[in-house]
Amino acid sequence: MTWETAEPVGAKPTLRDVALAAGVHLATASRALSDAPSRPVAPRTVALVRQAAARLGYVPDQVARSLRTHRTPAIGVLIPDMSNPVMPPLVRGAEQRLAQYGYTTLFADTDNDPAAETKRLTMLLSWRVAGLILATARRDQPLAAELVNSGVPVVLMSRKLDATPVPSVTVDESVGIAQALGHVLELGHRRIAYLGVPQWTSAGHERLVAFRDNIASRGLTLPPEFVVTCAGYGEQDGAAALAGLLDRPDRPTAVLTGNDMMALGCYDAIRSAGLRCPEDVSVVGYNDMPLTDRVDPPLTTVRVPYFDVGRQAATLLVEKLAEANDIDRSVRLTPRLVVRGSTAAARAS
Amino acid sequence: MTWETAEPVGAKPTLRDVALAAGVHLATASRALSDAPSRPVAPRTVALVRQAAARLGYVPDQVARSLRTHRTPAIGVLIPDMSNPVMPPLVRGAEQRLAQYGYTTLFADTDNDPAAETKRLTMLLSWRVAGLILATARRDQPLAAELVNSGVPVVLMSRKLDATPVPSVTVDESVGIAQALGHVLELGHRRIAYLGVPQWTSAGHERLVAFRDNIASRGLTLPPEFVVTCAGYGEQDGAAALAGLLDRPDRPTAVLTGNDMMALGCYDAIRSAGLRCPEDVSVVGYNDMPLTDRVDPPLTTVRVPYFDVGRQAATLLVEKLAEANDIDRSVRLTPRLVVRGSTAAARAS
DNA sequence: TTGAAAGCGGTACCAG
DNA sequence: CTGGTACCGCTTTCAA
Repeated sequence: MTWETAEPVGAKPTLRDVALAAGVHLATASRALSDAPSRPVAPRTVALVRQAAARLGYVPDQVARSLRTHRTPAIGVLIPDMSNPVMPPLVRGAEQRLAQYGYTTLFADTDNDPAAETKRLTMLLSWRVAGLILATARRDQPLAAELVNSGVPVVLMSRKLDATPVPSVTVDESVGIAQALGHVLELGHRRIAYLGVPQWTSAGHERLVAFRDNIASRGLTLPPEFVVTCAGYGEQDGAAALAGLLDRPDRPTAVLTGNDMMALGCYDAIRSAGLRCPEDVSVVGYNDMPLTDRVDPPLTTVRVPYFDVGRQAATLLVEKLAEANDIDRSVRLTPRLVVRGSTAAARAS
Repeated sequence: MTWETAEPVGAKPTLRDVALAAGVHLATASRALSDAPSRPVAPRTVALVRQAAARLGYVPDQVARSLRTHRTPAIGVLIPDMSNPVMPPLVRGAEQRLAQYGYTTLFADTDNDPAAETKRLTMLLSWRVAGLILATARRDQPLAAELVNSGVPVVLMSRKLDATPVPSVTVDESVGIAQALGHVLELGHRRIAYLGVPQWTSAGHERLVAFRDNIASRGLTLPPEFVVTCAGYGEQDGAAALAGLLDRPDRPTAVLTGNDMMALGCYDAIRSAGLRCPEDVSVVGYNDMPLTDRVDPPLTTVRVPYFDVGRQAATLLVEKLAEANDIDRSVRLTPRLVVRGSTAAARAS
């Protein structure tokens, strides 16, 4: 490929130029360049045109093509915040699969701001994207549902809605929680706390609910204060929440958290209380973000296959687009507990 | 905003619909909706049209608009690998600024594969993007230079070319290295090793060169083996490189690395050699990626303002686009050493 | 198998 | 200030 045309800067060769150079009609050139096998074009003509196109460095104008065909090979991807460590693999997985199918990814980071989200969405829609992948959906957000009603194919990535069934690729949080809980129970812990992330996302909510259900179904009981919903996603939120619990005489000997950052906050709270992890308090994180194996102590956590979630989300959308029918399938992947050094057997109490 | 039109799914209202609804001519509707202040339109007409547009949920078709105006408010952003921890802030910064100026970000992750890069690039070019931000440039890569010649405005993000001066936003690596080196020298270290990342990127290269220059300009000498270029960017690469050095009787007492992952690899090598960090060997990383403050020991490293680099890259490109002239300005930001626990005073030797 | 021509949804120029 | 109209680059139907 070469962009070193001798023509004036910015003057990209058009199909007309190619046709002229090949000595054929515009329409013929179009057909010759088309991949559709049903086009009746003489092989010699095809060769001629293709050659001319290559020589001129012709790149078809997707804008013109889209206008004419009403089909735009572009997918909008909405991300709440790229600095959240679970997002990069999600985006990477989605973009890779989309590109593989010839789609361009229109990327937008909403910075967790609903107003920004609306603006970005309008922008994407103005491009007449073929579909949308949303990693921004909140449980109660009507936005995604509205989009679906408007006819734009939408797939939710790593999130779901409470009320409306929108195709999604998520993770079976109950499996992750069951494994995490099973692990600390096996280690002999009985006073177990759960520090949930904020509950606007389905993932965070499902984790907390799964914890409650698991506790109940195993016939265990816990002080109600042991299940807490934090105000934010950060280390401080986890630290603050756990600090309140460590003061109690019946303090928890193990704590499960809704994400890894909060788990690291627990490390701080434990240290501040003059205790140690895992000797005094075991900690289990969630997500298995990078470097959790390097912190001190290495974090036991639930590994979530985010790259696959992204890839599957793209796959699902591409399928919907291709089959043109309303397959409202959803996909659910399975997380897996990774045991490291932040959990240990409960002391004889 | 609402997408709940009563019309058949997929039938987005067009400007003609708006004009009809407002009882004005198509061209008038266009003018009324235009932001250009020079348009002579009666205020009442504007109100009428805007109202009709809102009622119908009209979103202008960017594709049609672009075709007509030859101006596409879209910028392609090429990333080598989103799972590299320096990339998310870069992308986030760029996208935020671009959106602020009304540009849509066309995102592509090339997976560090030149073939994929070419394909993705063609895809972006077919969209007639107004400009390109490349975080993929290698020092010798003619690709970026070709692009510039072809007339597409290009800005390099966090990278530069050896031969061709392309506008870029980078970091003054010599400052980072000088600070890191100054720090360990002050701590009394004299046998200092440098483990460089692969040298295809300007950043990695400049760091290594800066180290050599700094050593020389301070009148120090080092065994030539103390400056090594690793084969990859990973922990293993750093570990392997340092392991070879720790065997020597004159083993280094401090090591600077080209990135944080390699620094963590050094931790492993030091441990394997039966030594300790920082007591026996001090380690300085580069980038200050997330959680480096949480590893054991907390990593002393050079903090690079990647979010700003991304934002400035977008700013630079937007300026080029607006001023329409060939400002070939480049921007250079300054990194800053963050001292943590992986460096300590050299022992009396 | 190829040429001719319509038209996608806007913008911008020109006339009124 | 508003209406009429050419046209951006390409695909596609219809004739030749």
